[in-house]
Amino acid sequence: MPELPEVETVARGLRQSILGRRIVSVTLGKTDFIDDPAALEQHLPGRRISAVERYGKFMLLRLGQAEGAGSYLSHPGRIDDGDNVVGSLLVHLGMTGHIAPFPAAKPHEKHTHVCFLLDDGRELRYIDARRFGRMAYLEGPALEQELQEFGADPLVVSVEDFVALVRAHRARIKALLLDQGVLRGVGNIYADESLWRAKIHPTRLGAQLTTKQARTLHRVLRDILEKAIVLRGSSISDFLDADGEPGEYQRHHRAYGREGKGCYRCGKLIRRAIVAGRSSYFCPRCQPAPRRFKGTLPLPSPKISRREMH
DNA sequence: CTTACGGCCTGGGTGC
DNA sequence: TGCACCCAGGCCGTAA
Repeated sequence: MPELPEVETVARGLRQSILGRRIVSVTLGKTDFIDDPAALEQHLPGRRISAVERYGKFMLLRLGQAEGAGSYLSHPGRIDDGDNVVGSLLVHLGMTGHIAPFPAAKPHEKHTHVCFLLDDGRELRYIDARRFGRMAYLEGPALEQELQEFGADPLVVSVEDFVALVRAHRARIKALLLDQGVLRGVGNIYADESLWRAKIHPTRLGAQLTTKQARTLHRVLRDILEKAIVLRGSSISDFLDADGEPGEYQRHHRAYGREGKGCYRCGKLIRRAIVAGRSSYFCPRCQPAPRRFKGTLPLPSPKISRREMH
C-alpha cells in the first residue's frame, strides 16, 4: 500500500530514470480509473516530463512544452507565461499500482493499463491489478483546486501547526491521521506505527490529546516517515519501487500487522480493532484506551457544548 | 457543519 | 478444481 514513503521512493526513482524525457504517444487499456482518458491522449503527446513531485500520496509529473517540437503541440489560447510547466499528470498508486519505465520490446505485464512511449524508446507503464489508483491530467485552475483540497505535509508542518490541527478536530486521532484533507500522505501503516510510538490509542479524540501528546506524535510521525523513506518504504504485499526493488521498512514495524504478537516495549499482545473503518493495530497496555472504548463501536460522547438553536 | 459508518469498486490469497 | 469469503484505500451517500 503505497503511502508517503513509498510514493516518495517511486518519485525519486522516476526522477532518476525519466526526468527530461518526452512523451511520444499514449496507449490506454482499461480506463475506469482515469478521470478523463481522452485528455491524456490529447494533451500528453509531445510534452516533456520536466519534474516529478510528490504531493501526499500523489505523484505529479509536471509536463512542459517540448521546445521546437512542431506545431502540432500548439494549444491555442494558452500562454506559456515563461513558465515551461503548463500542466501535470497526477498519478495515485492506490493499493496495487506500479509505474516504471520498461524497454518497449518487453512484453506487457498483466494489468498494464497505460503506456507512455518515451523519446528514448522506452515505455513508461502503469500497471495496477485492482485499479484502485487514479490518473488525471490537470492544468491551470483545475490543478490548483485539486491540490488545494489536501491538508498539511507531515514532513513540513511545524509542531505548533500540527498541534493546532490535531486539537481542532473531535474525530478520532486515527481518522485524522488518515484524512488526506487534514494531513496528506499518511496511510494505515504509518498511522498505526506513529500512534504506537507516541503511545496514543487510535480512538482517542484529536481534541482530547494533550499538547505533549500531540507534540510527541508530530515528532515520531516525522521521524518514522523519514526513516521509512531512507529504507525505501514498506513492502507488505507487493510494493516495489520504480526499479522493481522492495523496501525494507516493514522490518521496523512495531504495530502494523502484528496482531497477537508481543509488544516490543511491554510484551503484551498487540490487538487489532476496526477504527475509522480500517484495521488498527495497537498495544492495549502502552496505548491506553479512552474510558468508553469497547471494541469497535464507541460513539464519542454527544456534544453539548454548542447548541444550534435557542 | 462535523463526524461515523456501510457499501462499492477489484482481484489475490486463503480455507474448505 | 471450484468457490465463498476477506481485505485493502478512497469515495460517496446517508444518518446523527
